[in-house]
Amino acid sequence: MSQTPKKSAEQPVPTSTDVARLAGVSRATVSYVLNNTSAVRISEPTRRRVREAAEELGYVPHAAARSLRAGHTRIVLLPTAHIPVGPLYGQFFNELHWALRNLDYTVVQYGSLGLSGDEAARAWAELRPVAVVSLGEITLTARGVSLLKRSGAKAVITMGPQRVEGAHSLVMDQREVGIAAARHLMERGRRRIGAVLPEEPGLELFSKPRLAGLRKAVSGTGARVEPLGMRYDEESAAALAARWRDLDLDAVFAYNDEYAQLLMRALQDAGVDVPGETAVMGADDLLMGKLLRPSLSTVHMELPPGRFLADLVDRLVAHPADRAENHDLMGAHAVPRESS
Amino acid sequence: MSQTPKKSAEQPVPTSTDVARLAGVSRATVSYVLNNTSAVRISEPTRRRVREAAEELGYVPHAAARSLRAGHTRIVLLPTAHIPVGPLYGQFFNELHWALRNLDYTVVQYGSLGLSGDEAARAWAELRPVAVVSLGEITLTARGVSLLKRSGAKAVITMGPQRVEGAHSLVMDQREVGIAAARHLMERGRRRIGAVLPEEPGLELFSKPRLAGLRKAVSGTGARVEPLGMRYDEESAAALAARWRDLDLDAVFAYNDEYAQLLMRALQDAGVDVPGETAVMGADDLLMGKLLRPSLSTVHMELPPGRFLADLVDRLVAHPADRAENHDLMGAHAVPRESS
DNA sequence: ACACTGTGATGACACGTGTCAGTGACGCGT
DNA sequence: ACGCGTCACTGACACGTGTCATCACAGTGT
Repeated sequence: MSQTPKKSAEQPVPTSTDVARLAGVSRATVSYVLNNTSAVRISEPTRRRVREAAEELGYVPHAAARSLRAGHTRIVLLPTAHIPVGPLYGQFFNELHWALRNLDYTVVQYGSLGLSGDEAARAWAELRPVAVVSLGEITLTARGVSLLKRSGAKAVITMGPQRVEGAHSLVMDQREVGIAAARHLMERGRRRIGAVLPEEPGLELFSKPRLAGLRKAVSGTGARVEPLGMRYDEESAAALAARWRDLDLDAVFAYNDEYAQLLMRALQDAGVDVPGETAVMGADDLLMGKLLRPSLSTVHMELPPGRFLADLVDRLVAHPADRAENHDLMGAHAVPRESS
Repeated sequence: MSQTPKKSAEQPVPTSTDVARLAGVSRATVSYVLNNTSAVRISEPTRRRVREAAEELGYVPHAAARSLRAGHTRIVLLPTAHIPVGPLYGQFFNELHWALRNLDYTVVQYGSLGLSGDEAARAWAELRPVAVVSLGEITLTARGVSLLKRSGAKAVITMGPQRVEGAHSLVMDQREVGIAAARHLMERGRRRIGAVLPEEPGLELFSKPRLAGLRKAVSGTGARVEPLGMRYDEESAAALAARWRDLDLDAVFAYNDEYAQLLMRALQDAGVDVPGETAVMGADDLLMGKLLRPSLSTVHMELPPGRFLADLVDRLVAHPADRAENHDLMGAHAVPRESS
């Protein structure tokens, strides 16, 4: 049995040494040619020979070896929410990914498996990312930020309810959503406000501060807030609607537009008039809300465009001298429609 | 000015050499202790000293160096769709991430920036991922798969319209969606079927095969299919609805549930009776569809649970001997509701 | 006194790359 | 013939880790 001539059968990918041997030059030359190093001058014929050899062998550089030698990476670490995040954040995430890739970063999703704070930071630091963009799922401490920076991170950005010492924090207080909702409902004369809390695990991160915002806005006004558990399925919504009249409420803030749609349908099916008997309010300002009848009042959040955040990363990587400036970006305002 | 005693001020993170020096042992011992290598026996006091030294210095291993030495990684590469993928796939993606992280893989999102086929494969191979799960955005060739495998990938999985030589392919033919929709509409007696094609860039990957499915199903039956461009915003939907009667259609397959909702609302606002005058059909079987009035007929796709796919990856990584078996998983069937 | 055994730890190499200092060849002016 | 500068290229080191073969040493049996 003769070996098949297919050279690419089972062999591992070649290294730059193999390329050098085939081209009849040194490995250093290969490196210079393939990286277009401008400080060293290589003759055109040699360049061609190297390129052809690399092509023929199917050479692929080894990213780990490269960044080990270089001492830094182009990795941006993006802790993955292990929560059923809504469409608004989903889109934001996608946009951020795409923008970072356009800037030639490698995006790594790294869920923190129940680790907390400093443990997570240590796990993240193993990859020596050049930047970390944390979305508040994990509350980084100043020590965690310091560790990441010492491990080579030029930019540590957090988006969350409070700012983090040493990091560039985009403060995005979900309580503002609740506050905007409550204020709007009270302006419309509602005083007995239900607050839907999703029973799906993981969403407390958003739902609890939103509830707190409601409470804060009504405190001292005589209005009251009533927490209501609900899952994102029809049965749960129907069950809640069935006991609606007993609850004696004239408004409900339904966590987000999706829960609002679900609950509003259940209420209508149960004969509860919206908005006559009960006002319904969502959050996230999805297009969908405009299509419902009645159209859905909601709270719009000022999320920065993913491109903006990607540019921020890029700027911080280029000029890490910048002292951690903190932007309080995330405003929230009510968008009144027919359902309230 | 004396230096601050805060040792963690500006210093880079220590290496295992530093830990060894502080603990008064060799670097080899440090490696053995911190990796719990069972083949070598280290006394308990030494173990403690090493662990304490590592803790005190805040030692963090260098992932790149580690995997360079080890010759393999735990990276699963997941090419990012740079397209506004619908909520169904979004959820699937999240689930897959989470499941892979639970199996201790590092998930890397790597958008292919307009690269095609083999170019993308080469870019991916630089990371030496242990597995690649491609969702059909890029059509891998047999050569690309071979390159990835030679670079150390134990598992290459594709989800797409056709199977890929050498890869473990989950065939998911979007045409089936169109076929199921058309059959259902024809059963209900509709013969003049509109087909909404999103004008957003990138969605052709899904919309074109779905259209092809429609055409295939109606061919020879005397029914006809009419492509209709539309964007995902109210103006575009209203414009389409305004000229609806001129189109002389008695049914429309609206690409997916979201476009269907948008179009159905526009049709109703324009005075077109649904389903009396025109049947409307979506796809993806979102919960939302049940909540509309009339409730939305749709096409349900049998996506495998993310956990299933993660387990498949894990199995292939453990036993790469398995010959690439190809599953044709993705069935599609109509879910009749009131709108058709 | 000597061989043997098991324990606990170590020196040295390899992984694949980027880059600095250095080297030989060659042309040119004196 | 000699010095000098430029060009094109190379040898060797470093990055941080895992692991194999080896070694010092104490304990034990003859």
